[in-house]
Amino acid sequence: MLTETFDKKFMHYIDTPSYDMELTSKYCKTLLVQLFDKICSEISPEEFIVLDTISCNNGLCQRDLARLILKDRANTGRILDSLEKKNFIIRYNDTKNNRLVRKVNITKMGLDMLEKLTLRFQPYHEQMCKLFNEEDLLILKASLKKIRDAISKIVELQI
Amino acid sequence: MLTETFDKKFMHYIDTPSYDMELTSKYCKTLLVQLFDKICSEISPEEFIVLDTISCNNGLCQRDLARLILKDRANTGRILDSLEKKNFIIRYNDTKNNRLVRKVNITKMGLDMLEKLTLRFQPYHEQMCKLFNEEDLLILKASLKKIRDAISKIVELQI
DNA sequence: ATAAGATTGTTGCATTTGCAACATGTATTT
DNA sequence: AAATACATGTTGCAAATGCAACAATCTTAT
Repeated sequence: MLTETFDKKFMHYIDTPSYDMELTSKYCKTLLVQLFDKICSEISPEEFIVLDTISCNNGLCQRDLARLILKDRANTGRILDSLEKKNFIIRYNDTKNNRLVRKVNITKMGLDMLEKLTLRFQPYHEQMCKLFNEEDLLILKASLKKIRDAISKIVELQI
Repeated sequence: MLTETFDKKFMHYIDTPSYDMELTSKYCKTLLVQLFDKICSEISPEEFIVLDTISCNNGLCQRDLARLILKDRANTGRILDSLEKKNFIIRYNDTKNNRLVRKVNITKMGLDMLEKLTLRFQPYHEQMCKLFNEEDLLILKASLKKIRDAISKIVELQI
């Protein structure tokens, strides 16, 4: 048999936690997208996530926001264009370290939309959390953070 | 202060394990891409992952492969086109359930390339594993699987 | 003081990706 | 037996994404 000749003593990338996470993350993304199709026609899942991030970090400049959502400045700007056009956020000029920047705030309309959407996700969120006991959830969260911290030291995230 | 008027009693998507994983997964992907830039010019990170998947699952048809890597049939076919052109895989016609399918095998050249690349990743992989004790690693793996299984029941992955 | 460098945001372009439509061949239904 | 539905793979197209180049503005160096 052909597979008999294969030397499988080396490890496989697809068995690593990194790739395991990539696949799992795709599942989560697919779920989010499909839920959004049913629930919401006003904004995209990406815009929802950015809106949620802004609501927790009012007054960020665009680049700092880009660093949080791990997208480049170009795409961050484009998403903000869309959210601003729909009056879910407002942008205003300000300074940071004596530099002219465009800062972002969420509007009342944005907050209302965010709250509406979040309430609809609540059941799915609770269902997901019910999968774990408190301790495993903490370990999962801590493990993810460990990975991010370790990679931060090796890789330069050019944003 | 403006933030005082915000009602933060609802949960945030960005605090969920799903999003936590999405961000962490992006870190991992960035690391992989940057390593590949230095290490390898022959194939892309995506092609590497597909090659690794094929090496562990010889003789799959394209759709079954697509289901493993969570990409649609179109992109799976395109990646295979590229890998075949470089002689890292071979495709051949066969039948599955009385249906004509194109199955995929890895070649000797493909295996050699895979082994070469895997050896170069070994140090990074070990460094990553050293972050965890055995138990946390198992919990992480189990948690990811739990999430995927739960989502599988809700979402139809149209591949 | 002038030039070089750095930071922020925008625009253009090429790549990746997913979705829908299509062609081909098989299974099922009527 | 004919028609409908299903499975597989390919092609075309549109949206998302990242990268490089650019403009504007500020800092640092010579």
